[in-house]
Amino acid sequence: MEIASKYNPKEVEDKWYAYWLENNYFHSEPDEREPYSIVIPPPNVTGILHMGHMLNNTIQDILVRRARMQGKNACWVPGTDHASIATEAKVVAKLAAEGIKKSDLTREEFLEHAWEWTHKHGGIILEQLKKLGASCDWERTCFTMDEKRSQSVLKVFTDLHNKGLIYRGVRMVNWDPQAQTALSDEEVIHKEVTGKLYYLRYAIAGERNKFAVIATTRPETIFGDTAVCINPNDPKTAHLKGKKLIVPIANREVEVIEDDYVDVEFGTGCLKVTPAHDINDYMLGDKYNLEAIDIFNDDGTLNEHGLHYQDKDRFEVRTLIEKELEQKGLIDKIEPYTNSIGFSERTDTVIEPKLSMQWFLKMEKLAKPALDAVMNDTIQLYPAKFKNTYRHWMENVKDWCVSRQLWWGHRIPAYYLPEGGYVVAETKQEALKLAQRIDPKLQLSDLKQDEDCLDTWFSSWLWPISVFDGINNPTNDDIEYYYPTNDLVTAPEILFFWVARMIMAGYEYRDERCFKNVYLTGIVRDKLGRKMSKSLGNSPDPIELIEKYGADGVRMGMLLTSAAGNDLPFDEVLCEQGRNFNNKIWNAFRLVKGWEVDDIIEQPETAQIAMKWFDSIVSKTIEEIDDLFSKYRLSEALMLLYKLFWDEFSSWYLELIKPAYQQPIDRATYDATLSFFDSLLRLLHPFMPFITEELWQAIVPRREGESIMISELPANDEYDNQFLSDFERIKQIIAGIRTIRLQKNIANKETLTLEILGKHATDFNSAIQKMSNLSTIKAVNEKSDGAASFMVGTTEFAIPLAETIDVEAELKKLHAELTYQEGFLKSVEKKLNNERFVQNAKPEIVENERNKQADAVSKIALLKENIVALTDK
RNA sequence: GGGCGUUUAGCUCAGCUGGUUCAGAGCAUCUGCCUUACAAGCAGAGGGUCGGCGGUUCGAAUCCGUCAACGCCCACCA
Repeated sequence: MEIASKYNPKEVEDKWYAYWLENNYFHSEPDEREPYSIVIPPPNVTGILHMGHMLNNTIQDILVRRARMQGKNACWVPGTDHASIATEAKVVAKLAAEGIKKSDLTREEFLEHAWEWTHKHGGIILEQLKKLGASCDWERTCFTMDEKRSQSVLKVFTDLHNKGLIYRGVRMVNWDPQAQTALSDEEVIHKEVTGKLYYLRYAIAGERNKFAVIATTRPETIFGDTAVCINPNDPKTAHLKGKKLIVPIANREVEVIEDDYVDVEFGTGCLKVTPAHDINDYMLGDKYNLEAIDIFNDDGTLNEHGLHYQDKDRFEVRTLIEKELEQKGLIDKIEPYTNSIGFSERTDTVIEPKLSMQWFLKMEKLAKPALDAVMNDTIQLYPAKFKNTYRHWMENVKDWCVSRQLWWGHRIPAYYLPEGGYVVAETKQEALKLAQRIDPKLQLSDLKQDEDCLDTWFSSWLWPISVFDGINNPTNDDIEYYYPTNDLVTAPEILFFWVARMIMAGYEYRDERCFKNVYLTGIVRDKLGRKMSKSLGNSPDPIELIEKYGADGVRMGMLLTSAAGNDLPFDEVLCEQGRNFNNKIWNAFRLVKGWEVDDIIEQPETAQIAMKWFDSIVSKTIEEIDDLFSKYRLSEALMLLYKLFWDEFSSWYLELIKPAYQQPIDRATYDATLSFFDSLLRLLHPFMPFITEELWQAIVPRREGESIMISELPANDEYDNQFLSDFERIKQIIAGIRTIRLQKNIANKETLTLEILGKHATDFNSAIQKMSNLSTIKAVNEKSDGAASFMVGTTEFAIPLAETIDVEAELKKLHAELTYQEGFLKSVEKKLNNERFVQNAKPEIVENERNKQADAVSKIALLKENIVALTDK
């Protein structure tokens, strides 16, 4: 049968994925085997696959497939995240396009639209993961807003509340006056804006025509001033201590307070304090118990505190008030000033800091065990450099604001009572019971549930537990078996948002780490080093790449340059390299399958050597790969396999055993080769699942239901290191002969003679002979006239040539080599003549220098002989 | 501004506690090959004063100091 000379991934990938699914190989149930579990970092339910996912999930799949082949009971739990902010924004935008305003809908109506959207766009990403070969246990697919996960969230919120860790508090939020919603810090874009710095005159109470000058960029906020702050150590403003100032226009008296927060160098050293409209001022207000006067309506116009500016927009007021102040002589000066201002990502309007009541989770107690676990390596981060960042964050952890002013998400299970106060419970019925303890007359209809939702991370921080239903049902078989999970693969950007909080939840709810190892991937960047993003349009579509290069090719491309924690400068060339490797494997298969086997013929010596050598090098490589995996250096492990297959197997082993054209191969060699091929495919399978399955199925007949993905990963064996290094010498000899062929323009078909000078004959003559097409190899005392020579170690090899050699060129070469060796010897001797070196260095190092010296001396002698011999001609 | 990290071949990166194999790998480049597995290939070759300066040491890519460039996270001065 004719096999195509190029591997065609399209023909095989869907077939094998379906086969794996049919045989239920991805599914895991607890049993007596050692468990190995990974929970997927849940992608946004309505998202589509991007390069970051591609990288992240490829790594997870490699780890899972490898664990499975090591005989562990591997379980990779997939799922999606409701991503409240992003999804709600998309739904709002979609409705807006249809002319529907969110504010015109009831909560229930809006949620209907949101669910509709979720069902329509949801789960696409999971289908895409299948294209890349992800061996997830699809029967276990979870969603952060499905019933069990939602219940877990409410249960945990209630529990934390009962433990006294949840509280309500005022916080400054980013208010978007156009969208009339609060935004997360991530949705605020800071831009440098050139504005004005106004120096305003505040009259000193009780003192005629005396003013304190205060610099501000926002004169319209003076209506919210409730104090003026100076630095207690500033002589410039010392005269204001204990005084009262009069806010211009508003004509209110405010106190002068003292705090070293004020920068003496900036402006005049006087700071107007507007607790309701500036985050720093808010903190001052908090510290000194100042009143917070909110002067804005939700749409950014001034309210009644703005006096005659009521109902005018904040920017309009800024212009108007400048004029009024000017007229009243209350402006000292105005300077141009550039500062950073937050804009809404969605509406591009200037963010207004706004005070609002939010829910908080106390972090101090939760953070403690989570910090310790990482610092003492109970949980290991790869690369470890993130430990520092982690510690820094955890030691300065702030309480977590868990509420969001959104509808799409888990609604906060807090119920307000008519007479004030609230109760927290998992259900409204439970809440009523609690409420009735306060007031027995209360009815269900008296309870008003909080309008806000919980932060998305408040559900994902439970993920490693909740996917096994360990919150609702803490002693079920799944959670007991799969928890703690083994590895977590995610991006460093969410180390705090997600990873740290999962660790906290793990200790709080299981009293145990939630995973053992955290592999932090890099950010996928384009060739110019820019982060790949939709807005830049510089991100290739992973699915298109898979179409072009095959899933295995793209997986390999992703992995080739992705050391843990390092950014990944992505280039399609890498996928090409991956595809080429697939093709190489494919063609090696074609070669082997094309051989005819003869049971009678004996195994040639070359093949015996090749087998022994390859067996050793496979074992050695496996040992190295195991070590690399233990350090999560996956890309290096893949590179090792790449070289093992391409260089060692294809270029050396197969060439060594390859029978002459149209000649059969002996049984022993053939069987050994198939067995090697089988091992190589299994070693490669975690990295490139499809092609390895395709070839593994074809290399020998398989029974129905067999699969490489559940076969055993080859383990390392004893190997003969001496044999390996001897063989490396042989490779050098062969390379030496090949170089001479190239330099002297001798065709490969022309047979040559090899002369070995001195007694150093080799046990591998047959291999050398075959690989470099020699007729004879002989040990000689003196090489033939006009032979081209080369050295391997301290042995000289020569190839007698028919034509006369270029004496001059040869001499030049020898002299160059001599110069190098003499220089080398000199540097070695310099060390050896240094008494302090001989005294201080470790004995084996000194010994080694002596060996180098001896080697160099003998090489120099040989080179000189050769030079003399040539010169005589 | 605070913290962390990076700088080794044209590109992307390895080089663990200083000393064999220390200057490496893959890709790219160059040269010669359409040699019946593979031109998405084969064989060979070239290429770096390890960011700069200073120090410790018998010895530094490796340890220390300093400067420079770049990157990330956090806080972002009215």
